[in-house]
Amino acid sequence: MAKIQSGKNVTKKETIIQKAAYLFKTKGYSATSMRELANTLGVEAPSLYNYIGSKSELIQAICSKVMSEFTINLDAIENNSETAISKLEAIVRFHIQKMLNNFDEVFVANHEWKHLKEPLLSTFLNQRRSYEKRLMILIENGVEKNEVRPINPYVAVLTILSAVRGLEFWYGHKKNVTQLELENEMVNHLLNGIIK
Amino acid sequence: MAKIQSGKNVTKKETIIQKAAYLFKTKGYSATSMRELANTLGVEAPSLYNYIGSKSELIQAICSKVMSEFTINLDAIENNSETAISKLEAIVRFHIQKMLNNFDEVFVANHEWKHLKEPLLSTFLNQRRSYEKRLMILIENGVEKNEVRPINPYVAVLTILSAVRGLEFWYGHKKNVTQLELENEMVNHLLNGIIK
DNA sequence: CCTACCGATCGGTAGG
DNA sequence: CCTACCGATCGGTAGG
Repeated sequence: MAKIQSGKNVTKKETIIQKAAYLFKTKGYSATSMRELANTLGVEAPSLYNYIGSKSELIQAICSKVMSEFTINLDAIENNSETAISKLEAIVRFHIQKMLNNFDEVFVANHEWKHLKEPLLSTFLNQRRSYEKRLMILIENGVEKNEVRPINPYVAVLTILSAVRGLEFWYGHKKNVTQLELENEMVNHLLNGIIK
Repeated sequence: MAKIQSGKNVTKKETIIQKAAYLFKTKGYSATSMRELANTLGVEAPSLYNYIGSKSELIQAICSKVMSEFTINLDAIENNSETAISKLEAIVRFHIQKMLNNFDEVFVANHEWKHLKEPLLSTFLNQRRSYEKRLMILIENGVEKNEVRPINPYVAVLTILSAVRGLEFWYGHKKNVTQLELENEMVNHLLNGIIK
């Protein structure tokens, strides 16, 4: 009779979610079976249902956790930083750090959200749209205060978020660049461009 | 007895692949069943197998088509453009155009390649790495010729490709910006930055 | 192009 | 935490 291992301060449910994030990232949500998840944890599939309600609940937990972490960070940055550029820089750095430190979960939230069931799918998309909207306002403020060139705020937000998200290709790469250098390079590129 | 509709110059197999690209984009490869694909085309599932060999063949066709189109374009740009910056600009514009004009296929190649079977998975990943490598060399040349600030070529390639790929969020959006304006904004952002 | 059907696998439940 | 098992659905084949 095997048992699900879980460290201190981590419930078995959280352990299951963690493993699920890894598998969803690697194989995709639909291609990951509950049997495979169970075997990875060293138990039989039905045993999982003592801790969780359904497969769908797993991706739901992952997506809403990631979303709330980004939102909470944005709350803090909006209040603490001074210039629009310094706020943008702080946001880019947070995205990079989150991407590298919580890779599986962020990846799954980015790629597999479409498998959320209503009404959670709508909630997720609304939160994401609201997050983008707040970034747009931040850029608009920068333009007004003459810190930022007169650009289309939506295109700029899209460009920045997408570039940062692209670190999923970086992850696992041979690193002749430290995380700090990576942050600096990317912040620099997105804010200053590359033309000499 | 229904029939698969296909226009002139388009085989039924191509029609099937097109619809498959739409469904794979919308629901993901694993969550798309051959029955659903068949019904979308107005036939029963077994009828598809008169034109294709397997479900796997569909995603294979999509991914390899997209990959070869990008490679062919890069061949042309490497030979025709002059400065490193003008080459980069042409590449960014091509990516944007491809993304907007062949959205389903490009999206699927970007998101669902992991469901390719070996040895095609390896082939795909090798081609992608080779494409990135060529872009890195292009940037390195730009640095040498003093056109481009001394940046890490890989981070720059990652930033540019990821930003452009993020147009998948743009697609279908209400467009108070034309495609040309979008191209110009994004090229400008990625090459010149946003700081005034 | 269809009907009929295959073995495999899915998410999940019953009951202990 | 397990065994035993459910109905549903999967990709694909046989045969016409």
